[in-house]
Amino acid sequence: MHTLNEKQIHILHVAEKLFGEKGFDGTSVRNIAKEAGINIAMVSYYFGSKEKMLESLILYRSNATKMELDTLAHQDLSPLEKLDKLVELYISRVHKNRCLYQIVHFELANNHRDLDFNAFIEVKKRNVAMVEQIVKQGQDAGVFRKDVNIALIPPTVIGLIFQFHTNREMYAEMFNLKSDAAFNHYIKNELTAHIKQTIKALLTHEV
Amino acid sequence: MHTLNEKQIHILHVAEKLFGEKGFDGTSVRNIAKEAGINIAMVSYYFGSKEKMLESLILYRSNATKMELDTLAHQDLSPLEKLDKLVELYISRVHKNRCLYQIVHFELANNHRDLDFNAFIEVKKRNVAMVEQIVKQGQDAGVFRKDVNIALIPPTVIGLIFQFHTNREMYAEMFNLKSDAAFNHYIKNELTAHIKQTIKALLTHEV
DNA sequence: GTTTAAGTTAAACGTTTGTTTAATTTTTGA
DNA sequence: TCAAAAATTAAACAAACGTTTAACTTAAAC
Repeated sequence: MHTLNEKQIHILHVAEKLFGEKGFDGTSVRNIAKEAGINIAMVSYYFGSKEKMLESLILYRSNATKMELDTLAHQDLSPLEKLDKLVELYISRVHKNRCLYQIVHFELANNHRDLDFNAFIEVKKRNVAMVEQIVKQGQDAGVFRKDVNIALIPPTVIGLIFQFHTNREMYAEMFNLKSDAAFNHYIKNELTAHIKQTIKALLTHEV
Repeated sequence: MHTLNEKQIHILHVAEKLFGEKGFDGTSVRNIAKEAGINIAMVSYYFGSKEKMLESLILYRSNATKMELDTLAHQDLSPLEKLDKLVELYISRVHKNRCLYQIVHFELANNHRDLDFNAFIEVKKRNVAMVEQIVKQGQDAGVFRKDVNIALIPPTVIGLIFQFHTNREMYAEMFNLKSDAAFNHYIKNELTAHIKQTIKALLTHEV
């Protein structure tokens, strides 16, 4: 995909929101056009088709996340500090891009459409590689245990964040989080703390 | 919903498979009818509508899971043994019902359709209540730590299992799991062990 | 200022969607 | 055995789908 102009990005943002809310099949080109204030023909004109528009969206978001990961990778921190930072990055990324994740995870699970997810999967792999590098650093330094399945740490973290967002209504009730602010506050504090605690316990067996 | 006859259950099984594969909006009543070998009018005749059919499916599966949980609850085991058994139950349930979970989680995240998820949410709440009871038992016995957010343990477990299934293709490549058998074997051993290890580390800080 | 390209539009295209109808067959109960 | 109920069918319904067309307007280039 070539570089996107402002109007294309605006359309992608609208599409992302609607896809996340109602799914790819549940969102019509007319929905997107109306919400974005454009003519329905513009989708085909700019992106070729509805499916190719989704591919453009995946590429657009994946590139942004890849850059965020790279900046973190070059920071000078201890292994545990770096893992904590990574957890915070995961949480903010899932929160910011939860619409896209919702779409992609759904489409990934049902690979019946032949969409190009490579950009997204590359980011996931970079995630895993980065955690592996950090943990091995900690193991070499003698602060981390060695009998841990490192590759399963990222999905442990991301999985929980996802469960929390997916079952938002239930947890909002359970923890008495009535407003958006209260919900986000819980994520930023309790949920983040729990994840960091879990990782630390798994890797060090001490708090 | 009244009791279901054999034909209704057959239709639900077909619908579950297709919904899980292609999503609710991605599956047409004609798809279901063809795959189930029935006339399209039978869906409306038996269930009222496509949406009500999904509600019947949710109720049908939720009741089965509820019963499984109840049998486990009454077994005489130590707190840690019970948690291990619960992890195994989660893993088998998600594996067996992954199509339904796929549908429900997607529809839960996008509450734009007014579906009745109560049966499903009740099971989730029972999950949490059960874990809370077990952990408190262990805390009273002095084997479990007390500074743990118990309610976040079930979504930690279920979230990971889900991530693993959703990103199946990536993990199959990463762990070199070419066949279905190899993939299932990895879940039954490595993944299960990792989850048990994580929970034990979080609650006891020793292995 | 004129020509070429890019952007934008309303309308129409053929399919497919979920649901309903009315006719017909099968099963049930007395 | 026969009438009532349940099950099943093909056909039709209006509505919505993604995409394309051809006419039109705006912007860019020389």
